[in-house]
Amino acid sequence: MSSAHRRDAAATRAAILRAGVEAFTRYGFDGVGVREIAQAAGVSAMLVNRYFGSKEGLFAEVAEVSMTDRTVLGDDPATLARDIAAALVRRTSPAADNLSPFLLMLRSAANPRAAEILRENIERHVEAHVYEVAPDTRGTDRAAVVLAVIAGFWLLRKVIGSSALNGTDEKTLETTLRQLFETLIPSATTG
Amino acid sequence: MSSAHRRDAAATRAAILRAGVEAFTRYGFDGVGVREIAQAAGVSAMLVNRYFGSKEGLFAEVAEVSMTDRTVLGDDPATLARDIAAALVRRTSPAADNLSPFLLMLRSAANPRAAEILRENIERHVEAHVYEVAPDTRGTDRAAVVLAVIAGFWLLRKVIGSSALNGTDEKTLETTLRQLFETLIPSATTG
DNA sequence: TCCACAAGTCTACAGTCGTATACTTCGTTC
DNA sequence: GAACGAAGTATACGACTGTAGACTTGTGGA
Repeated sequence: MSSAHRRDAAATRAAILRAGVEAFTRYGFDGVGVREIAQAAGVSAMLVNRYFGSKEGLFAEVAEVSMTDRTVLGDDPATLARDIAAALVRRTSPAADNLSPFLLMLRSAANPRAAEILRENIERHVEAHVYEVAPDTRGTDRAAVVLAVIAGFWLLRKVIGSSALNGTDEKTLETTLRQLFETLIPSATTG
Repeated sequence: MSSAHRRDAAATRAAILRAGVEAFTRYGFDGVGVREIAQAAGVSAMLVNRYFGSKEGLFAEVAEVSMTDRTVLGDDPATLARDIAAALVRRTSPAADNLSPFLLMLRSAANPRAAEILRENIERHVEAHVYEVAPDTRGTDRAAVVLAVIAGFWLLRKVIGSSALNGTDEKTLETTLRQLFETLIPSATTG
C-alpha cells in the first residue's frame, strides 16, 4: 500500500460506477455502450460484467446511487416549495451541466427494463424523501405529482432545449414554479 | 383502379408513416429499427429510405404529424384547465393505450438528433396551439410550463409506471392537476 | 523465492443496426 | 403489344452491440 494502488478491486469498481453514472445520465441506457463506459473508467470492457454482472446490473446500481443523492430537495418543510423552485431553475440553467437523477430517468426511461429499475428506485428513495420532508403529502398523489412537475421541467428545458424556457427571465420562471409547488405542498407557506 | 391498389406509392408512403408513428411512439427513436417499421407497414425495409431519405427523415415527418394532432387540448379557453386535467387523466389511464405525441417525445428525447427535431415541432405546433387557445400565456413562460407538467405526468404515470399515480383515485388526480393548470392559465376559471 | 489466486485483458461470436447498390416486377402509355 | 419508367425487393457491407471463454499479469503470503 506504499505506492499508488494499481490493482485495487474496490477502487476499480467505484471508478466504473462513477463512469456509469456520468455516461447513463448524459446519454441514457441505450445511448452508451459498455466499451465506452469502461474506457472512461480506464479499464477493459469486460470488467463491467465482472463487477456488475451485466450492463443492466451496472445500470441498477447507478440508479440506486443516483436516486439516493439528497441534494435535489431542501430539508426545511416551511420553505420547501421555494427551495425546490430555486434549485430547479438553477440546476437547469443553460450554463449548468450536472448529473441530476432526473436526467438519468428522462434519458433512460424509453427502455422498458431501465424504466422498471427506475420506477423501483424512485418509489423507494425519491418519493420516500418527499414524504419525509413534506409529511402531509403522504397517502396522496401529491408527492408523485411534485416529481412529475420537476421531471417535466427538466425535460423541456434541458433535454428538449425549449427556447421558451431558456429565453425567459429566470426570476419569472422561479415565480411560476414556486406557485405550482405551493399548490402541491400545503405546508409550504408563501413567505 | 377497379381492384385494390397493389402498387400505390401514396398509399405505401402513408402506411409507412402510420407504422412509424406507432413504432416511434411505443418504443422511441432508438428502440425500433427500420426493418421492424417496414414489416409493420407490410413492405421491404428499403422503402423507408426511398420515401423518407433515412430513419431520421421518417422520424421528422412522424414528429410533424404527431405534433399537429389537436386532440391534446380543448378549445374552450374558459374551461381549458379543467379540460386538460380531465383529458390527461383519462388518456394516461392504465387501460388506455394511445399514441400521444407526449409519449413520442418522452421515448425519443434521449437521442440528441431526435430531441432537436422534437423541439422544433413542439415550438412550431404545440406551443403555438397553447397560445392560440390561451392567449394570455403568450410572451410568458406559462405555455411551456403547461407542456412540462403534462409531459412529466405522462412520464411518471405511463412510461415509468409510478404506482402512486396508478393507484390513486382518478378523481383526486384530476383535482390536483386542475389546480395546477388553473394556476398556470389565468383565464381558466374554477367553474 | 515462488506459488496460488485475484485482477485484468484479448479475442471472438452471434446478432442487429442503417443504408448503398443492384436487381426484379408491375402498370401505363404509345 | 412492347418498352419505358416507377414501385418494390434482395443482398450485402461495415460498423457496432453485449457478453462468454480463454488468456495474461500482478501481488500478497508462506
